[in-house]
Amino acid sequence: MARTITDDHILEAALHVLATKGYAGATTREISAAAEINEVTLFRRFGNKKNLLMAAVEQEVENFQAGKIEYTGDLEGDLRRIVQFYYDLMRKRGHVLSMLMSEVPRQPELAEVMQTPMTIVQKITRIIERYQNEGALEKESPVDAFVSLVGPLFLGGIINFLQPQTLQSSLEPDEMVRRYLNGRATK
Amino acid sequence: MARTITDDHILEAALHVLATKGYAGATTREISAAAEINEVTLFRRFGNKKNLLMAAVEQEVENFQAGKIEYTGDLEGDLRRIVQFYYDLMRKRGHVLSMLMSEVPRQPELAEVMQTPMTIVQKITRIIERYQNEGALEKESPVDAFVSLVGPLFLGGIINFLQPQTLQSSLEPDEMVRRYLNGRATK
DNA sequence: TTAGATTGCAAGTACTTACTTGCATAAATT
DNA sequence: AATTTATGCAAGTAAGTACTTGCAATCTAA
Repeated sequence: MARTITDDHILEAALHVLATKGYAGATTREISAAAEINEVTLFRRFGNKKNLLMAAVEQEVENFQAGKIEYTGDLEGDLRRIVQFYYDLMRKRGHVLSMLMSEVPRQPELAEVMQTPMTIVQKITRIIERYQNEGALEKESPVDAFVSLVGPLFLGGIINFLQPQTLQSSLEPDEMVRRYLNGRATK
Repeated sequence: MARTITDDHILEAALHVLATKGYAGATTREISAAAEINEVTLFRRFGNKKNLLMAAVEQEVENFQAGKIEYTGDLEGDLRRIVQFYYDLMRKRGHVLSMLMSEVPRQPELAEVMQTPMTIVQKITRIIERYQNEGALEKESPVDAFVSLVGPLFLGGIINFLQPQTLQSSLEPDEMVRRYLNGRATK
């Protein structure tokens, strides 16, 4: 018979368990339960746990597409699109992102997979550098300029995750760009 | 005989293994090896793995002391001390911090321990709020103002950890405060 | 020096994990 | 209708885990 269970279905379940339980905590038993299939099917399809998890992460990372991000000459608009990209990413895949960032050092094979997201970072730093060279942005390390732009989103996401009650971050892309360019001191 | 092995010595080893391998990966065998003691000693002292790891984290978190941080009326100076505090924290305990942030959701008992660091955050947001009310800082959610101030340090630390070769963040507290207040647009 | 407490060592228990094997069943292809 | 192929189920293996127990060696305080 042809396959009645799609790889996508399995990988989706695997990624979900991986994001919530971490690499070590993502047991094949739990993944099979989440996908509502037999545990043996996982091994027949993917061979071993490592292959399965890597396939799940690879598929997910492919979707981190920063299509709209490029140099247009409109500094504020470009920055807004960059921030909006990471804003959406944190909303939709925040738990995957933070899982990746904490697991990569322990799971060397994940490092390869991270190259795709890192390509996006490099692309953005090049855009920032161009605006610096034009004189629209103050000169500084482009990597520093990048983490200054989107770093708040990451910490905000983590804090919201840790303390859903009292402390809540509610950053808005437009405001972020405005303050990134003009600062917070009253004039 | 009195103890020849101090609790401190054990907790130090436990924290190191915990920070590098994560909660699940921090096996009692590995901790005992790192402390160069017998595995049984761990259980005789701390009862079980959970108690041991919690004690290690608690002791570490006690040291997150933000003594110098308070309202002085000097906005730039206060911001500098806040940034410097997290700058040092990332340098010295960055791996512990990122381990904590990723493990807390999975290990509910860690949530209690996180209250100490969160107290510091609350203290800082109150200082920021006061400067906002004075009119020295633009009004915005104090939590957002906080994550905007120190968020770049966290993302920078993570990126440096993930990609030690190409992309490197080298933020400096003084510059961070300057740009936090005045922005990056050329005037 | 003696007595009590602390440690190391060897062995073992109960549990979980990744992964395998054999067989029966069900579904799609031919 | 017959054959191929994917799946479920039951059972089992080997390894690692947290944790326990008993005993002998060792060190400190008295």
